[in-house]
Amino acid sequence: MKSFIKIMKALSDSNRVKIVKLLQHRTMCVCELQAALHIAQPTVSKHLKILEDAQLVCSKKEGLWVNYSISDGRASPYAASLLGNLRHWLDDDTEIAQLLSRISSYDRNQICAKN
Amino acid sequence: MKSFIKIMKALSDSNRVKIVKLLQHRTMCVCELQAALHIAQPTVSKHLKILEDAQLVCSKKEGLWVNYSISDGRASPYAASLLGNLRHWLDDDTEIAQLLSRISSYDRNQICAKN
DNA sequence: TTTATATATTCTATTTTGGTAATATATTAG
DNA sequence: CTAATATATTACCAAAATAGAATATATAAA
Repeated sequence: MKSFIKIMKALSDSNRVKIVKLLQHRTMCVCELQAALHIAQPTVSKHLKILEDAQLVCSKKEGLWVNYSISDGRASPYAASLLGNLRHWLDDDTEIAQLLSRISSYDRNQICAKN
Repeated sequence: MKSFIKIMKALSDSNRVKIVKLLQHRTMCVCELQAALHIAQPTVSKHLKILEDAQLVCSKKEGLWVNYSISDGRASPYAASLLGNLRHWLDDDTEIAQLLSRISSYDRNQICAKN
């Protein structure tokens, strides 16, 4: 029950759902997600921690960046099922559609200080 | 997005998940759910309102009682899908299994003042 | 080593949530 | 009508969640 509730809570916040939908299109780093969502960097990190604790997302440090991606659902059948549904759910939502249409503009090379 | 979040929030509380699992076995009234969950009557009513607002549950007043049941998923594909999954999800959870095994003892005729 | 930078953590303010007691409402019985 | 009763609503509190500013950490570059 606890892991189920953790997953449902993780997907009960619109910013976290947006993060999942974005990551289902490609791996992204914190600053890219921050640019997409227009929220403060620590807020993004906190949301990512909640999603990672729920096994919906996983991270891999690469140099100065941390790349976040959707977890393969092997850890939890609940996570796997919901992630599967979210691959198409909400695609017709105005906000989501706009976010996804602009995904190529959330580019670490344009956003972050270096490069 | 709003209706999706509402459904996820509704299923982010263990007492509400228990209510759903119980109602998937049979229609129940407030006092029966109260007996099953060991929480105060207004708390049960509040949880039921949240579930009903999310279109996961529906109610029908019959005399002094209000009978709650699982909604046919026609109103929301998100609700329909999650309710479908919950028909088998969590069946091996200790608490849920115990609740369901005792479902016949949550009987309004034994619990409520009259009859 | 020193500086710059991407991310995480801590601290704090605000809002939301889950719970109950007290009360209101609605229906039935007498 | 009045009394009893199942449920809903209100008022309130404590705990949890969300957000961001300030700060710490870790890695890369010079």
